[in-house]
Amino acid sequence: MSDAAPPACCPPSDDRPDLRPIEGDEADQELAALAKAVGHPARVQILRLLARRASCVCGEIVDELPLAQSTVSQHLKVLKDAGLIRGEIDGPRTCYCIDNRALRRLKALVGGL
Amino acid sequence: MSDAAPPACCPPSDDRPDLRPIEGDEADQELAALAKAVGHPARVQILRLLARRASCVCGEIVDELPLAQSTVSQHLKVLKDAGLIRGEIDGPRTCYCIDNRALRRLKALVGGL
DNA sequence: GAGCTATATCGTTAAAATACGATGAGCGAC
DNA sequence: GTCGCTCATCGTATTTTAACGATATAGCTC
Repeated sequence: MSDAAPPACCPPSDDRPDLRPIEGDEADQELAALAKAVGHPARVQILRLLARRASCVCGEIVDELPLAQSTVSQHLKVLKDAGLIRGEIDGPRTCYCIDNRALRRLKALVGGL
Repeated sequence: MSDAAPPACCPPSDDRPDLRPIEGDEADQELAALAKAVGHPARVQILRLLARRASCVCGEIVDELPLAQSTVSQHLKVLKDAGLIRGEIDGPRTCYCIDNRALRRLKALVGGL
């Protein structure tokens, strides 16, 4: 149909309120895990890239970073395992986007320090 | 003089506005470094401890954590190297406190994601 | 001074992170 | 079907982190 169908891979951000506590043992673990995922320049760059292009990009990330494809893939996996991004297979490529719920959670946890 | 002189080790928080940019290459590096420092449960706990007792505690941190003294000292060093806390020698012990300027910076950087 | 306390640093070990190239799996085009 | 493209995973080497006990340093108290 359309010549440039938007992948529409990234579901709308989840706006349900997050009721989890912002302190305590579990929150500590969570904050540490999220912060650890952000704790690498390449991953910060990836997050910024994904934030800028609201829609998801895929291997374009590789072009933007001075790293090998496999390394970028690893960083994407770290971010995905932490829940900060989500990936959806879109035909031959994969489309990543920020998980706004997790990002909000991170902001809340850091804000609570 | 006084019998319980407050250590007064932690200087008042620096309230000057932070004019550094919140995005860009340097900000990325900075955010990654700060996040990396926060990216361990023990260090999150330490930050929380220091935040709760506005005044600085010292080796009490060791008592609160299930880690050896030398390990705690290492974590304190990581936080200090990242600029998130400051340590001041107070007689025979060392007094740590949160560097509010750095913490504010971290919050700003995370908020900018 | 000697002795005690509190903390930092050293040396070591084990585990995890980072990076890469090579390989494999999935999908579209032909 | 085969080819080509995109991406994930594997295998590996190097570096860094994390933990500990042991040791050194610095400052009180006597």
